[in-house]
Amino acid sequence: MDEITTMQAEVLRTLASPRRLAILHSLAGGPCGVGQLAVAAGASQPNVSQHLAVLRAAGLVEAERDGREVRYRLSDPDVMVACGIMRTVLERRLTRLAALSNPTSTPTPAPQPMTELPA
Amino acid sequence: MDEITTMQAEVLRTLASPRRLAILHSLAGGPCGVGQLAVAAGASQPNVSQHLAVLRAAGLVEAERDGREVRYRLSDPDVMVACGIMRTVLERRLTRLAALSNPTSTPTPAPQPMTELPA
DNA sequence: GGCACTGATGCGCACATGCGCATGCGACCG
DNA sequence: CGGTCGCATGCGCATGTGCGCATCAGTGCC
Repeated sequence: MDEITTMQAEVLRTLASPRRLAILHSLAGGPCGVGQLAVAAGASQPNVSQHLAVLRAAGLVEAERDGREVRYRLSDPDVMVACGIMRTVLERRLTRLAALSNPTSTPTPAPQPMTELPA
Repeated sequence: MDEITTMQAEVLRTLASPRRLAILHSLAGGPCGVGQLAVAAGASQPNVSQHLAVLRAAGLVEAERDGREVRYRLSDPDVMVACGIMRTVLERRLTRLAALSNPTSTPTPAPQPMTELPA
């Protein structure tokens, strides 16, 4: 059982929440304050704040005061790349299931698996 | 809150376990029986069996009887690609932390971020 | 058929997690 | 300096999870 494996599990556990994924997805569109994130995620402000604390503890986001707001931003976009790959896998799985239940409609809808990752 | 986001969170939650990651890592080296996986993961057989059930429920592995053994295999290698990216991110983070605490030793050890994903 | 082996399942406990809710803390404004 | 806004924190509850342990189920061998 590797040391990195433990860290990886911790990061994955941090990511394993629809709310946190939504927050990160919003954050992928640029830095943002807590209130807007709460609106975008459809959750209460304290809830989002707690999730952000968790994400921050895991090193996935970073915070910085800007006036009376606190602007959060992704600390490592490559994590979102990995999430994108998983998303692609899931979409492919859904497509395959749909094709199994209804073979006439979607033969090969060209998934476009986003091959490159940024520097 | 997307539908895929929920599925993604579920998959991530399934991955968010050092034991399961170790099992998947072993499985990445080829199909395997439960006993060997248990030895490789350093866990008991019932424990590994339960984890395999969880992984199977999440669609990450598939099982097939072969004689009196049950051979498990990865059902989608791309998931491991995503895990590899996260691993790379974590290694880079560790490297950066090490460089911060001891700048003389590891300047730029060429991380090799595995840019392509298989078809 | 009996037996050994491989894997799966049920059970119970300790523990962590997510959420709502109320509240505390810091920063701008008038 | 009081008010208000933006965010963080503490608390309590319900829920989920991982693990060990014992046990059950399927398969092949003699």
